[in-house]
Amino acid sequence: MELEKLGVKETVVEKRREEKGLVDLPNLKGPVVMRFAPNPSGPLHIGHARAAILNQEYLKRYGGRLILRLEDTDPRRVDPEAYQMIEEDLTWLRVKWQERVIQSDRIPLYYEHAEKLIELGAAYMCTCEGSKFKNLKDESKPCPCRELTVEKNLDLWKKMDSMPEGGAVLRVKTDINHKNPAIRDWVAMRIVEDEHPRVGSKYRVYPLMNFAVTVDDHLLGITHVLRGKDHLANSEKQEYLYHHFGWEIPTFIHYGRLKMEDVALSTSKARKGIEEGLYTGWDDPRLGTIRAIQRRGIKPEALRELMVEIGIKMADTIVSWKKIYGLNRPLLEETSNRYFFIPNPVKVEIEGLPKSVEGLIKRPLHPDFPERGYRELNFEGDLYLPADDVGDAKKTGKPLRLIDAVNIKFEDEKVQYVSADLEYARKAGSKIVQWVAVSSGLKAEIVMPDTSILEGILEASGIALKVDDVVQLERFGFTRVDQVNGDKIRFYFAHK
RNA sequence: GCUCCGGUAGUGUAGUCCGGCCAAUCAUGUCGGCCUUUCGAGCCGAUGACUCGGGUUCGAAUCCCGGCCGGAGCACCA
Repeated sequence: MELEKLGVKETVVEKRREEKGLVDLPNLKGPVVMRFAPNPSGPLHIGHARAAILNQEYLKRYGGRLILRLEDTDPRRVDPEAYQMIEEDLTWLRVKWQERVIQSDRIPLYYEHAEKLIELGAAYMCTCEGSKFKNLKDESKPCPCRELTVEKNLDLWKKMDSMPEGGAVLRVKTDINHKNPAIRDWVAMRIVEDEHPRVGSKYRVYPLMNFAVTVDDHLLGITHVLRGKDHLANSEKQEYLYHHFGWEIPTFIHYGRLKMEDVALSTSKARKGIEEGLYTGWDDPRLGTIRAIQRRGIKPEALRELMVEIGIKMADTIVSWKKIYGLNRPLLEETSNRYFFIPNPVKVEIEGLPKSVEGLIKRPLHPDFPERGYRELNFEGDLYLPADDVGDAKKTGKPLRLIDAVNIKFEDEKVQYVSADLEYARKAGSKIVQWVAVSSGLKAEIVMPDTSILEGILEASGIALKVDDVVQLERFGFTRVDQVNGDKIRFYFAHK
């Protein structure tokens, strides 16, 4: 210790470079089979993206199959458009699945297993009122139906289809003394009279999530289940069913809740907001949907990196937009060509501008990749400049440097040409600002993340832009082209 | 209220299972400098954390107990 203080400096020990990324899955025995199982009640949001991406990342590592399973066993919570939207969102996320199953196609399968379960004496038809059962259950008391014979249960089961909604449910026997009341004798099947958007009124008896999920996970040979920790109790419920059937239990992995700063993630809240006109649609930039994020110019790779970094730990996570921007910026930086955009434009007329400096000025589409070519800007005495920069110049009295052009100054309500010399501007500590000629600018507007709209003028060469291009408006930020209407362009702001 | 889960810098993460190599990793953010005719990129630097209190131990981010804080579930939604 004393010797160390004498300054015997060790050469830097080479740090072990641990494999950065996801922790290994437990219980691996060869290839894995996983599933992504959303409820088709709307498009995917960032929370879904986590499950989808992590599943896919693990498959990439271990090999195996990903099954997309649409969980539409509640006719009341199905949006017929969601089936399509979910696939679109997954495709955008670059998540591929090898097989797709839709639970409403598999109802007879659930019936078969329900019947088998009754025969095993592991489930019973319960005709108690919900509130009555809850009271009994909360006191660890069985309801009378629990004692029914297999024959009687089978008989009621056969009749269930003709009973009124709420008339009976099929319950899975668990442990009536389980310390968590939620686990006690949960419901496997119920009656729903509503028409199902996909299968119509073909069925009146529908499985509940825990039952359908367990049957499917087994039948589909799922080895590892990734789910949020809000399903912790469900996993425990499902284990009873695995035991009843004598099935092997897949490995359940629960991850923590994911929240986005300033975003309400819930599909139902978003839907309500859309219906009330609060949001413009599923891709409203204030929402946490995949399509909203996409519209804001965020790349799927950024989300992928985010999800891999967050991983599968059980602690909750709050993701900030800055975090996403930080991951997205390097992705956009290389691919985004540069353009001049004047937010809140102020028209100025430069006096004393020599004819010799007017004309076309070439500026690279990307400063680091000159081979990509150049855009041409028409420079003249009548210009649009950003209001902020003009105001600043007037306040400080410092000259302004117009990028790749000239120096000007503001004096007594007039704008004077000073020089073309860059060194002059450097010495004067001038701001170096973008500009667009009055005679050639395009109208543009930028939709900000809070949906406010910023009007401005874009340089003429922006006419070549197409929807979905992401560009950097110099000194302003990265934006995605959302609409091109004639000579007016609408952008969505991504980030600085 | 009951049951369960979690708590490392502003944020996200590594380390926690098998205590010492952790005066704690990496990234991002923030701030400063250099560079650049973008406020982008790049380069350099700085800042900043083990929720608290006990206990076990020669030694605790790591094990045990309790508090505090946060989250989830709790009738036929997924």
